[in-house]
Amino acid sequence: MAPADVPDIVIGRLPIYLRALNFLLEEEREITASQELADKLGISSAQIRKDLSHFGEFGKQGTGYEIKYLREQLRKILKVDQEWDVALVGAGDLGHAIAHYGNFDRNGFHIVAVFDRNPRKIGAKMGRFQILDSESIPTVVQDMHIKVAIIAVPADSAQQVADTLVEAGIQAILNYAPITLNVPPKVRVQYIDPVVYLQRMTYYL
Amino acid sequence: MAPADVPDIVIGRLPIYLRALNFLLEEEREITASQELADKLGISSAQIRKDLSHFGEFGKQGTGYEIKYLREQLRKILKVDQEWDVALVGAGDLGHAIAHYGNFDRNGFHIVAVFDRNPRKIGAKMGRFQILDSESIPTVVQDMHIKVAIIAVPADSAQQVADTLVEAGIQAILNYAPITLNVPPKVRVQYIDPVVYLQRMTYYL
DNA sequence: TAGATTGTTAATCGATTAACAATC
DNA sequence: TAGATTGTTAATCGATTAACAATC
Repeated sequence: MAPADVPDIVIGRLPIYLRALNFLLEEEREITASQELADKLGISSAQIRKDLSHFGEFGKQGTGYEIKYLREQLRKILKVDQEWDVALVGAGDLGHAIAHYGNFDRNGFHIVAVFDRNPRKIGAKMGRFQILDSESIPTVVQDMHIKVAIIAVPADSAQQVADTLVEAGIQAILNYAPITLNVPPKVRVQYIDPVVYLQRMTYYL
Repeated sequence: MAPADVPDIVIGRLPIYLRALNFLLEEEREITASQELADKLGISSAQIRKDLSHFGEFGKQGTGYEIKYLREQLRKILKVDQEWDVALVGAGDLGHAIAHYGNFDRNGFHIVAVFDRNPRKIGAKMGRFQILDSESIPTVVQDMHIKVAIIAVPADSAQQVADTLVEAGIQAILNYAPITLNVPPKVRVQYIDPVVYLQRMTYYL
């Protein structure tokens, strides 16, 4: 189910395929084809078939893919057929938006703890969460066996927060701070810096 | 200054280099080397030199790169040595966080108009912005000659918003809605779907 | 059966890296 | 000069695509 040698770039596309399948399912579609997904996603149909072939044979010649079945397979491959507890560090505007973003829960990612180091915020409520002291990250993360964290603190404290999280056992970090983090190779990091995305477009204008 | 044939993937890395240079400048450093940037960014030094060589010769053998100079060159290449007006569509939690995110202004991206279609929000204040009716997107975008937009609406209205924006002359879209947009080839789109980023990491856990 | 679409092979295309002459 | 680092070439590596036999 999880061959060790699947390229990173292939894994990166699977969530996009999954998202498209969810969309088709909502439209109560039952069958799709690599060409249809290709048209929708702006990816070649050959690439979609090749990507999927790393994990098995999910389609039927002459017919295509049963959407429900392929979706379940992708969810298993990506390990999102289970629920994940998530720690959120940073209770500013950004942390607030993240904590209220319904798509996390809807996709099995449950924020279970929100941390901040500002004494004025610690103990206060943010939506349904009581904000915890960042000092308690190690104990809370360890006790709850949390493996996934989101960093939503300013750039100048992000590396320090990352160090604490890694030390506490976090293995995947979604980093909203505009800085490249230094972490051990076993820890995965994904970056969301909207300024970087805008700068990738202005070049072409 | 802008050779037509520079690979997309190279352009994608330039903002990361720029971010690292800004960071070094704040530490009052004056000179850096491809190897130092490589260590900081987890990219090979050869790749950094090769990427830069698409645009000119910015370093000195034996010495490295003058940080201020290289930074200015990258800003020119990416066209972020100028100010950009940005339209924001969607005044929910996410739109709120985006409108208040200081890094946009700090990097020359100025949100100048915020739109929503909810009658309860239209006319209300969100921070320093008065929320405008989405119906007015065409006129406002055209009158202000806005070229860059951010979509922060739910998935089910994102495509429609994108169509309106493109029609109004928008050429670059930063899309926070969890859906692949269908736009003409001349329009650039960048995607930020945090769920996708989380799903790219759980595979490895 | 005829038509359609998969899974897979082999070829092509493109990106990364190693290495080093040039040169500061 | 000796040491260091760039810019660039050529080789390597890896990803994408075209094409088609297999098969539903």
